[in-house]
Parts: sequence; structure tokens; C-alpha cells
Amino acid sequence: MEFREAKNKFVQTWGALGSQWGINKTMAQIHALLMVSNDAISMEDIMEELQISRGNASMNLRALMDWGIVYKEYKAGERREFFTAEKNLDELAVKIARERSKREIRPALKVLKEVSSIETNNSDEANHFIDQTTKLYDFVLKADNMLEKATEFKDNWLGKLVLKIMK
Amino acid sequence: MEFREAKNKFVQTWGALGSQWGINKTMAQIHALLMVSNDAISMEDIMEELQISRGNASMNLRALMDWGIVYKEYKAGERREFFTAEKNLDELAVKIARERSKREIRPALKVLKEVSSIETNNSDEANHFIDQTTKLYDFVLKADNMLEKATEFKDNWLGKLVLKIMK
DNA sequence: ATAAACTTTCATTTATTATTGAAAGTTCAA
DNA sequence: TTGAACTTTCAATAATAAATGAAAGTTTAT
Repeated sequence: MEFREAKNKFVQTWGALGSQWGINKTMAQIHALLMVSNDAISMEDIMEELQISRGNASMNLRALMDWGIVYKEYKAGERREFFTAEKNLDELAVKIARERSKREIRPALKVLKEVSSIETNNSDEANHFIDQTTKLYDFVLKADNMLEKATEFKDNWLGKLVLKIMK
Repeated sequence: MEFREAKNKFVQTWGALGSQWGINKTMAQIHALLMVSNDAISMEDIMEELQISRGNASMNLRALMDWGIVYKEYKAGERREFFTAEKNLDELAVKIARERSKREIRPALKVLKEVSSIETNNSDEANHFIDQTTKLYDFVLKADNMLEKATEFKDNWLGKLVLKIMK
């Protein structure tokens, strides 16, 4: 396989993976493209490479910037804008986690708290409901905090020890 | 808020959350419904509660069983089948992680390995591509292993210590 | 063996989500 | 302050994914 082919395969695969996780295909593809590109790319080139319309490129670049994982760059003497991706993977993971947490998990947690706080009428049904949603709340909250805490953890002595032992 | 309302809100929210993560709405709703139900429910009741067709119910129950997070149950003297959900949340998380890993992550890893193994033509472009996809491969592989390892980790002395300290 | 009670399948329809492209908006150099 | 070079917006369209429901399949009691 030569470079061109490999790059294309990577972009396609990353796009498909994105779809399966509720991220639109083009957004994931643009991200993939920027991830493996040495230097910043213009919108024109992205459109060309992915065969997508101007509008599509514009909207998804905006979305990626909202997520904080793609940045605009200006080149001296160039009118148009160029784009680069966050290439540090730890940083990338944290940003994606933060964003999904903010947009999806926290609203869901709010609902979980709400529905687990109803007055029980002491039916088995209602009791089980309260019990289960309370557990779910605790669980999701803990999971939600993990990546965030993982960042600090990675830097303290205990974290380093664990990483070393888990290899 | 009273029980009926709370239950409905929970089911709707879980369904929406599912969609955002690439799991079809009905599948997530059925799962939610079974999660908070004391005892096993018939297909008829699921259809009624969620206002969905027989075919839809059947297909999504099958999918949930394929994921290993919903089970069939038979009641003595009853012709029809009843369904329950895995209610242990650790168990649930592990099963979901395993399944997504098997279906989505591992195929993606395979591609990552492939495309990161091309012969470089020593262009900066190709070198950066190989470097970045190699890092991505390592990262995704590590992340993929985490939940699996977390299970054993939770049971050994070091894990217990960490959990205690992280509170 | 038959038929009632139930479940699954899948071609068709419907709903949802993503994409296009042309018009409107912005920026900047002259 | 004009217009060329570029970006954004959004109503219309296209692509994708999910749901329906009727027919086919299965199981079990008689």
C-alpha cells in the first residue's frame, strides 16, 4: 500500500468510526485528514480531498472548532484561512470527553437525579425504580469524572506507580 | 413528579442518550424500560408501553440479547416469552465495552496497524502520517484495554487502594 | 396432524440526519 | 467605497437509518 492509498483508507475508516459513535461522518473525516497532515490545510483543499461542498466543509470545520480540537491558522500574505488539528492524543481525548460530558452526560445526569428523587408510593415498582435510577446516577457520575481525574492522576506518584505496574 | 411520569422521562432520556452515541433510540428505550422494571416483561407489554410495532420490538430485543445485556425468561405455564435486563451496572458496562470493542474498535485498530505499516517514501508527509497513525494505534489499543483491565484491577490490592484514595 | 398462540423476517414506508449550492455576509487591498 | 476573495448561512434536496405490518415461521397443547 502506498501513502496516498493509506491516507485515504485512514480517513474513510475514521469517518465510519465517527458515525457509529454519533459523530457525523464528514466531521470525523475532516478531523482525520487534519490529524495526519503535517501542516495546516485550506478549506478549498479539504473540499477537494474529501469531495464535499463548501457549505459542508464550513459547517463541520466550525463544529470541530467548537469542540476545541481544530484551530484556525493564518499564513502571512495569505488571504484564506488554514486549519490544523490538535495532535496530542491525551489532549484530544480530554477535550472530546469534556465536550460530550457537557453536551450529553450532564443533562442526562440532571434527569437521573430528578427522576430518582420522586416520592415513593411504596409500591415495589416505584421502590425498584428509585433504587435503580439512584445507582445509575452514581455510576454515570463516577464514569463521567474518570477521564477528568485521569489527567491529574497520571501526574501524581500513585498514578505513575499504577501505570508502571499495569504496563 | 409521580412514578409513571418519572419512568417515562427516564425512558425518553435514555433513548435520546442512546441516539447520540450511535445506538438506536428504540433499543435504548427498551433497555431503559427493562432496567427499571422489577420483573420480566412480555413483548406485548413493551410494545404497548413504548407504542412501537411488533417487528420493531422483536428486532431490537434480538439486538439487545446479541449484546448480552437482555435475557429471555420463561414463566411456568406461560406460552409467551418475557425479557429482563442485566441490572448490575459494572457487568453492563463491561458487556457494552466488549461488544463495541469487538464490533468497532478492533476493526479500526486493524486498519490503523495496516496504514501505519506502509513503506515510507521519506517525504515529510508520509513520515508524519506514519508517526501519527502509529501513535493513534498505541493510544486506541491502550484505551480499548482499559475497561477490560479495570475489572481485574478493581479486585486486587492496588486497585482497592487507588479506589479508596480517589474516593 | 391441526390449529391456536406466539415470534421473526423483510419489502415498503416513514422519519431523521447530512449535504448541497446559491445567496448573503465579511474582510481587505487598492 | 468598491470589488475581489473568501466564508457562512439556510432552505431545499438527498442519503441514511429506523419503523411498520403483513406474511412466513415456530412451538406447543390437544
